[in-house]
Parts: sequence; C-alpha cells; structure tokens
Amino acid sequence: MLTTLSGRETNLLFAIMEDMAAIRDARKLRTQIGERLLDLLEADYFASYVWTKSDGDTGGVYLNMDESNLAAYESHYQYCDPITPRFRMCQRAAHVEQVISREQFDRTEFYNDFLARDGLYHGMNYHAYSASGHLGDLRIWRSGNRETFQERDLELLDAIGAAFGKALGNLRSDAEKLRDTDPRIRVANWASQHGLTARERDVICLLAEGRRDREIATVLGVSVTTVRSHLKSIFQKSGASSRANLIVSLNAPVQ
Amino acid sequence: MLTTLSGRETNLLFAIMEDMAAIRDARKLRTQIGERLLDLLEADYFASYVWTKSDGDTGGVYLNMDESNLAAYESHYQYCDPITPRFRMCQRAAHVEQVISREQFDRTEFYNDFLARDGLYHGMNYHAYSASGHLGDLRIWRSGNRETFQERDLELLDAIGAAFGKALGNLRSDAEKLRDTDPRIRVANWASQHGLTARERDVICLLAEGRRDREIATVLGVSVTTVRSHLKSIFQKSGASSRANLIVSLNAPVQ
DNA sequence: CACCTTCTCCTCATTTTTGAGGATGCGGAC
DNA sequence: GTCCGCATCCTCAAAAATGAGGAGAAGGTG
Repeated sequence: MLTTLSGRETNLLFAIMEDMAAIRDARKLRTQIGERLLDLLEADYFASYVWTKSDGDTGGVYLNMDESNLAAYESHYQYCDPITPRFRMCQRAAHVEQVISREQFDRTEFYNDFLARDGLYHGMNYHAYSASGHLGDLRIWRSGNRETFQERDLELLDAIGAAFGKALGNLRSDAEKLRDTDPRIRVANWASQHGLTARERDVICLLAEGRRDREIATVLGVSVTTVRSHLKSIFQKSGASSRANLIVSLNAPVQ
Repeated sequence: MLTTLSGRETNLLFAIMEDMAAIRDARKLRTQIGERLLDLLEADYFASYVWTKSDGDTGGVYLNMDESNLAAYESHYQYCDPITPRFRMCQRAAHVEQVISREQFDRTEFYNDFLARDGLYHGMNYHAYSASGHLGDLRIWRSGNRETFQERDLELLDAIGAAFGKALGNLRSDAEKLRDTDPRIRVANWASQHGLTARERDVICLLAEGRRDREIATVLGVSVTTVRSHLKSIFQKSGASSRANLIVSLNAPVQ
C-alpha cells in the first residue's frame, strides 16, 4: 500500500494511534475507533461485534444505528446474514460487493428488512482474528446517496484493522490473566475440576481464606464434625495431603 | 497540527501503529520505534533512555551509535548534559536549538567530546511522562552534513511520542502488576516488611509452598525443632494466628 | 570485654488437623 | 419401592502445628 494522507487524515490517524495505545477497555476502544473511522472514511454508520461468549464482552457497539433494529439483528437477522461469514473468510478489509453481487444482495431479506431500514447501502468490513479465535470486527457503512467505498478506503481500514486486532488481542489476554488471578473464580474452577459438591465448595471457599475448622463451622452454621466430614471428601477427591497444600493450590495462579 | 503525509510516510505510520499495539516488551518497543523513526524522519542516530531504577529496565537502547562512547555517556556525560534537563521541561517534542543556542552548545564539553565524536549534530527529543514519573524518551539526531529538523518533523515526533508514552505507561503498569503476582518477589517483600532474618525467610519460602515442618527441616538440613523455632519468631513478628493464615497472606496478590 | 542478634536445638502442654470407622435423614433416579 | 448421592452428625486415634519456656554457639558492635 502506498497512499498519501491529507492533513485531516493525518490528524485522525494520530488520534487513532493514541486511542489504541491509551484505551484499555475493549468496548470503549471499539466505540472510539468507530467514531474516528466514521470521520476518517466519511461514512455514516458503524458497528462492531465480538463473537465470543467470554466474560466481560457485552457483544455489539454501534453508532448512528437504530436500537430496535439492532435488537432485531441480534435476535433474528444475524442468523440469515449472508455477508458476515464471507467477510470473515477474507482475512482482510473487504467491500460488500467483493463478497456478494449487488443484485443478489439487493434481493435478500437481510438487506431489505434490516440494513435498508436504517439507510445502510455501501459497506465494508474488517474482521480481526488471532490464534484463539475472533477478536472483534469493524463494520463501516454509507447511505445510498453517497459514493461507494474505494480501494483506498479499504487500504486504510485494513491497515487500521491490523493494529486494532493486535490491540484487542492484548486486551483480551490481559482480561484472561486478570480472570486467572480472581480468587473466587479460581476456587470455583478448582471445585468443578475436582467434582466437588455445593457444600464442599462452601467449605473450600472459607478454607482458601485460611480459616480454621471451627470458624468454617460457625460461618456455615454447622458443627465442626460436619466441616471435617466435608474436608475428608475434599482431601480424598483432590488428593491433597494437607490443608496447607490445599490452600496453596487454591491460591496459586498457575494450574 | 495539519500536515499531509506521503505514501512512504503513511506506510511507516501504520507500521508504527501496529508495533505499538503488538509489541509488549518496552525495550523491544523502544528499539523498533527507533528504527521506524530514523526511517520516517530521515535521521541517522537514535537513542532512548528510561530514568527509573525499576525492575526490568536496562536503561538505554540506541541505533548507529558507538558502544564505548555510550558507555562514556552513562558513566560521565549524562552528569554534564546541558540539554536533557531542558528537553524534559518542554513536555513536547523540541529541537536542540529551542533549548540552547547553537553557539553556546558548540562550546560545551558535552557536544565536543561526546556528541561530535559520533557525528551527531542536529537533534530533537521527546520525553514521555506520566503521573508516576518518566516513562522513556526518544532522541533523534542527524549528522552535520544534513539539513536540520523542521517544524514538521517536530510535529510528527510529537504526535508519535504522545502515543508512545501511553503505550509505555501501559507496559509499565502491566509489569508492575506482574511483579505483584510473582510469588518469590511477594515472599521477599513480605519478609522485609516484617523484618525477618535470612533463615526465617528460607522457612517461609518453603512454608508458602505448603510444606510441612518436617519437609522444611529436611530441605534446610536442620532439625524439626529448629524449624519450629524459626516459625515461632515468624508468627510473633507477623502476628499471624495460624499457618493457614500465613500461607494466605504470603500468596495474596493484594496486601 | 560485655552485649546483642541469629541460628541451632531442646522440653512440655495444648490445640488443630488428618485419617478411619461409622450413623441418620432427605431427595432424586431407576 | 429401592438405590445412590449428599449433607449432617458422631467416635477414636494418630499426626501435625502452636505456644511457652528454655540453652548453647557463632558473629558482630560498642
């Protein structure tokens, strides 16, 4: 790629660069980059989705699109979306008309009942992937009364998308690291790994805090012997040889 | 700022953007950005320093400069460096001649015995700061047979420096988080916090792994009673009420 | 030198934890 | 209904850890 940039575009690119270095929340980053891209690419509509069921991701962010229409996308149209699966296969920024012919697209329910309702006509997408899966996408649209996107627009989106993907990848791995260090989640994982019952889980939660049998009994409202009985099965199931060992493996970030 | 970019410059800028999103090692990032900047700004020499004594930072990185001359900088010339303190006060990219007059500079030992030896003549610096202090700098130099840097070069360096600073800030806070979760460092901190002796530290290192008194004694090559004796002082010094409590506070990332 | 800290080891008593056997009642699955 | 898992409680014994009292040797400091 070899394209010149106007002063306005240069400024926006620097702003995007700074956003990607500064913003540490994936949702905020996607929204902010969306605003910059609408400006940079002179587009009207923006949406970005993440297709993982992971912890903090609340799915889509969007700009200038109708809430109720998007709710319809999430509940229905995403399942008859003819272009997104093809965009994904591109591995780079692509124009709608690179993945489906205009005539064919104009006849789909997806275009007529969903996109056209909000005025979206010319579109291009970038889908960011890493080895661990889909990281997030950038969907840029213009109204029908505008010119369609040019090769240069695709090049810009592609270059920004590449950096955007790297940034999202880092944010996700950070989130995963953080999740690994959250004690409650770690204890819950440990419990399910070893097939503990609900009550046994209650016991190790308190055990992980370093409490004595007597304290655990008081908190759970049972007798000390009951606590010991649960501990007996926990030791048996986990193979741990001592309370100290148990606490270490419950608190260890690496598993 | 409002400047246009050539195709070559645009490509380099995208490369820098991707580097800043992708590279997670501060030293590598500084080196890589240095190479890009030499290319982008058509400069000859690059150096970058971090002025903190913190953990993993091994000080300076540089390109096209003489090793022995840099050793002299670190041991001597940094203490009679007339420009760096002034650059720091600028809070933005600045040209050498914006912080000292050429005539005055040409008479300094710093210029004649250090910079001139490697051929450095025209220079500009960017110093990145955050609330917690100096994050890293970018020092760009050209030989005397070249043109000096223009306002446009300063603007480019300033914009890139801003994003560079944000990226370094995140890397540092990541490193700090990681350091907080490293068990050995945490145990060492805990030990010094509570004024433990060397031998007591040996004991809690093994204790933190969940070992029994007998195991600790075997590993340290002393009797069980000695271990218990050390444990006695550890309990006394730390105020912990039980071994389990001790293990939890040794393994807890938050203190 | 005397004094202090540290490391080493000891005893005795007490508390806590672990390991091994049980028993009872409750609720869901076959 | 019977069987099974789960939660609740029990006893008895052994092992481990805690708390309190020491003592001796090595090393550095005023």
